[in-house]
Order: sequence, then C-alpha cells, then structure tokens
Amino acid sequence: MKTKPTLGTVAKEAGVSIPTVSQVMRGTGRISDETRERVMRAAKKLHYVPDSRAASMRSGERREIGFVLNNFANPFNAEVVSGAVDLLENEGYLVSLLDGRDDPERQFRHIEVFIRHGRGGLMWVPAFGTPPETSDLLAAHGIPTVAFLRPASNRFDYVGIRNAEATTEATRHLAELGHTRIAYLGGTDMSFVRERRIEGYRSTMAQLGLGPPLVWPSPDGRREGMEAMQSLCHAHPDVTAVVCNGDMVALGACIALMKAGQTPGRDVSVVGFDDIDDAALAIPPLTTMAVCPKRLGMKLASVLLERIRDPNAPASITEVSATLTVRGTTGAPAR
Amino acid sequence: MKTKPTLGTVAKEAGVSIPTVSQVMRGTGRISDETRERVMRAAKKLHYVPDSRAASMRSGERREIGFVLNNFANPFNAEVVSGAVDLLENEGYLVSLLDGRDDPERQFRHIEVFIRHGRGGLMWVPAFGTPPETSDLLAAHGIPTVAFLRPASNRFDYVGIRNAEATTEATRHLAELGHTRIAYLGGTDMSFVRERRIEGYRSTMAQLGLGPPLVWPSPDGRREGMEAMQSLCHAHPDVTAVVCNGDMVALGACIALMKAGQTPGRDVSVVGFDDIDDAALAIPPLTTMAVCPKRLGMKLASVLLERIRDPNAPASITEVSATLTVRGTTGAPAR
DNA sequence: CATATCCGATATATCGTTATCTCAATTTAG
DNA sequence: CTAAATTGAGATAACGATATATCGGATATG
Repeated sequence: MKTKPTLGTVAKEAGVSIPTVSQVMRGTGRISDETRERVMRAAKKLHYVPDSRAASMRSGERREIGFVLNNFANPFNAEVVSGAVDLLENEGYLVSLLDGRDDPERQFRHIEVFIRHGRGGLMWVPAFGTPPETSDLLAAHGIPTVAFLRPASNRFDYVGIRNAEATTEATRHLAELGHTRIAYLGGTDMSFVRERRIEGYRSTMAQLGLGPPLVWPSPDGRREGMEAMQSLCHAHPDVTAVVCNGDMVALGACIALMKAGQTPGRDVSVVGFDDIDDAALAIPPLTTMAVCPKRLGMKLASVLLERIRDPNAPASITEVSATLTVRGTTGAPAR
Repeated sequence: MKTKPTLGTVAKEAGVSIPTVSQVMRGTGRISDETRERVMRAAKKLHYVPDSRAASMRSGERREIGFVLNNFANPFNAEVVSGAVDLLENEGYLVSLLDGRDDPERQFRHIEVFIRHGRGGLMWVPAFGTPPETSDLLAAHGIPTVAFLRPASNRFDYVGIRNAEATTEATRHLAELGHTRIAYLGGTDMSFVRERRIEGYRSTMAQLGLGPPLVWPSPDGRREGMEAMQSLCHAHPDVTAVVCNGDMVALGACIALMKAGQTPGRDVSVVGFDDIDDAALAIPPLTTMAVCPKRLGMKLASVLLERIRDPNAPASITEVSATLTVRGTTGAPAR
C-alpha cells in the first residue's frame, strides 16, 4: 500500500471508467444502483479520498480561505479566528492562518503564499503602511478579500469596530464617576484603529473641559501593559483613570496597580477594550468596551461568503459598536 | 484585469513558450540573460504568481502541512502552534489548523479534509478513542504523520512529555514542603496524558505513605478550573495542596482561592503544568511544571520534517521532561 | 571539411480531476 | 414494427503546471 488511491485505481478495482467513478463520488449523472454500489465498495476498500486540488483546477471551485492577522497569541484574535472558522467550516471551507506580525513586507509575502496555494478568499488585517502593491496583487488575481479592523483600500470589503464612539463612551463613563485626570494607555504606532480610539478619547476630554489629554504608548500584551502602567504611574502620579487600547494591556495595568499595593477600581480606574474571555474572570473583573470577538469573527466570515457569492457587488463597510460593560475596575476616584 | 495570470499569459506577453517561462520562474534549465529579463518583466507586469496546486500535481511536491489539535483557545496550544509554524515557515511550508475538539469522529473528518486538500504532512493530537480506521486512512495515503502529546499508533512518530515523571516531581515538591492532603485537579476523561500524570501523582502519594489519592476532574480553562476548585474546597476542606492538570486550571484554582479570601501559596498550594506565558505574570506567579510550549512545537515540526525527508525510517519516540519552576503559589502549609 | 558538442529554446506527455460530447442498448411512442 | 426518446456508461479535452525528449543552429574537434 504505497501509492495513493486515485479515480484511476478505484475505476480499475471496480471495473468501470474514470468518469463513472467521478460521477458516483459526486452523485451526478446517471448511474445504475448496481454500478454505484460496486464503485462505492471499491472506493471504501482503497480508502479513496478525492483530490480537491485536481478538482479545483478543472472546476474552478476553491474551498480554501486564508486569514492574515498580526498576533496569533492575542486572545482577542484567537476568539475572532474561532468564530470565523466555525462559520466557514460549516460551509465546507478550510481556513489557514498566517501571522503577518504587523510587517507590510511580511504580509505581502503571506498574501502571495496564499495566492500561490490557490486560496479562494482572504481575510486580512492590513498592517500599517501597506503599499498599494499589495492591493494590486489581490486585484490582479481577482481574489475575494475582506479587510478586518483596518480598511486597506476602498476596493475591498471592510469589517471593523466603531472605535471613536467606543472610547468616547469609555471616557465619558470615567468622567461621570468623577475622574478628571484620565490617560489613554496602549498601542504603539499610529495605526488606524489606535488613531480612531485616541480621537474619541481626545475629543471627549476636550468636550468635557478636562485637562490636556495624556497618551501613553505600550505594545500589546499583559507584561507590556504592566510595565507601561508602572512607568505611567511613576511619571504622572496624579492620574486616577486610564482608558486602555485593549484588554491585555488593561489586565497588565491592573497587575501593575496590585503590585504597587493599589486596588483597580478604588485607587485607579481601568477600562479595557475587546472583552476577551479572561476579562470577566480577572480579579477584580475588568470593566471594558465589549465587542464579542467571536461574533465579530462570524460577521467577518459572512461578509467574505457574500463576496464570494457575488464578486461584482460594490465594496461594503460593516462597523459594529462596542458596548460599555461595567465590572469591577471602575469606580469613583479616591478622596 | 479579470483573468488570473498563468504561465500561458506570461509566455504570450514575453513572446516565448510556456516551458521557458516555467524554467525562468524556477531558475532551472539554460536560459539566456536577455530572455530571462524579458520573462521576468512580463511576469512582474502581470503580477504572476505560480499555482502550487498545479505544480504539485505534476511534480509531487507538497509544501502544505496540516495540524489537528483540540482547543485553539488554550494558550498552551497557541504557543505550540506558534513554535511549529515558525520553523515550518522557514522551510517554505504553509501550515493550516483544524480544531478536532477531542472528538474522534470530528478528527477523522478533519484528517480526511487535509488529505483531500493535498497536505503533504500532518501533526495531530489524537483524540481519546481514535478508531484504527483513522490510522488506516493515513497509512493508505502514505502521509507523513507525527502524533503529538498522545501516541496514536506505533506506525507514527510521537512527540510528547514525560508526564508521570513531572507529576512525581510536583507531588514530591509539595510533600517536602510539608503537605499531606494533596489532591489532583483537572482533566475529564481518561486521556493518555491525564492517565500518565495521575499515575505519577498516585504512585508518589503511595510511595511517601500519604493518604488516599484524591482526583478531582475539571474541563480545561480558567473558568472551569475555578468552579472545580470551589467544589473541591467545599467537599474536601482539609486539602492543602493541589497538583493541576494544566496551567489554565491552576490559574482558575488560584482565582477560586482568592475569591474565597485565601492566598495561593499560603493557605493552599497550587502547582500548574505547561508554563504558559500568563503563568509567570499571575498574582501570585504560578509554580508550575514548565515544558516551554514554543520549543516543544519546534521539536514537533522538526520531527515531521525528518519524516518527510525519509518516509521509510522507523517510527521515532521523542519525550521531553518538564522542569519544576517554583514561584509564588507553593509554600509550607498554614498551621 | 565532416562530425561531435553545446547552447537555448520548444514539443509533448502527464499529474488527478471535471465538463461536454458521443454512443450503444434499451424503452417508449405512434 | 419502425422512429423517437431515454438510459447508463465511456471517450475526449481541458485546468496550470513540470519532466523529458527533441531540435536547429552555433561552436569546437580531428
């Protein structure tokens, strides 16, 4: 048993022609019950599995999807992926993932890899500074593509979050509790997402007549958030509340506070963003702008499916709102 | 620009034959500098990307790998994947993931999907109760396969952890601190991994003359671990230390303790397993049996690469040790 | 000057499928 | 009882690439 079973070997085993086996396997054409039976037996005996690469060459059908994102390890992304994969799997699609690490050149190579390997659709979180080259490549191959979180080009569908609206709500929530020195914590470069979120924060600070905005950068991740919060507290001890760029940074900020003997929600208030699974479980549980990453992933996948179904429809824009979810890390400022 | 560029369209653009373009793209054969130049220009202009499906049909080369695991969301798995993907990416392979959810039937379908889509190698965490059918299928297609964590069949390579050795060390550590009522927390069905870990725990308890072993099941995950720990504490308030089946359960157990006003490492000691990134960051930081998931993933990938290189070598067994990493969640029992 | 060698490119067959067409045998209609 | 329709299957040609063989012409060899 060394050679892989093909239509040919099954046909020989069953004593019929190759097209006949093909038709039996797909349930098309006119086949007598007796022949069908014989072919099925032969296929089972040889463990025949059709080769979808060969099939898709001829038929043009592609049932593999690529997903380029920027940080596997981030739970927000993991949950988005899980939602998207669930939906696509049900429709008979196979999803493969590549980590672009927010590097435009790396992303370009990854997209090329997906095209090379015949993916019939792409989901993609475009890195900051993506060259038009990348979009041209996708367009030249006519690959159904949905940009996620950051719009890449108006040629593609886009699924994202109403960022400014969310940070506006977060900032207002803190102000209503009585906070006046509110900082923005997290993110590094001026990515599309961060820009919008800071915009919401800034404009609300100004509108409410609160002090000058204070933006403190931090890479994504629990440890990084912890370290950034430590340096922020050191540099600006008067800050009593922070709006965070993401839950991981927020959880890190809480760790920093607790290490310094302070209690999140009492001494300093913290608002996260995303509502990853761990947010509700943390001690204290994290107040956050919830977007339900799993649902977002399913939305993303369904937009892609629609695009595949109708490649000529005009590019769509889908934005979902985040909802303020008050838990334990926000409260009135200490006297 | 609607039709996807192929060797044919590039050949026409450059005014040469199809095989010539193919040779230029792959850098084989004898091609004059002038022709090469012309072909390259045409390829760039048309955004040509070779179709690896067509190529692999003819050449037999497969550079796609499948990975069937059982829980995307678990950070341990995420880190293993990240290690494996890093290594395979460098060798020019593309990895796709499917979540088998520990269901043998689902796994069988996933493996079939991977075969159908022409994967040239497979990494696989076999579900408990995998039927011989699954191995037969893989064998019939001659697909290089490495079983991860649980050996599926002696036909395949296996990469795993010395589980019994690790829980022996964990239990001994707790006993040396003075604990006598030590429970085992986590896992549900009697999977290969859990069986071995419990075996190490049981035998050490017996060897040290400690009370009857107490095994308390829990699904994987922070929340589940928390709930299981709560019920364990309720049913057996005399337990002063727990050996956990994984870090997520251990972190959940710590949350349960803190919610009950107790301090992990003072009132009750907790030992995790895996050493995921969050373990060191938790408050208090988690004592755990460290296996470095990223390195493990790379090991897994390298075994697969060797298997692909030499399909006829005898099946190998690779086991790595976990090392006790003492942090903040273990200490002498309270008076 | 005839023959052998090498260079640069093309012709052709093939991988495992599916789409389309053909075709003999059987059934139905008139 | 002949003509038309139906049935069940096979023949053939793609899909986009690669492997192998071929081939004219330039160059080198004896």
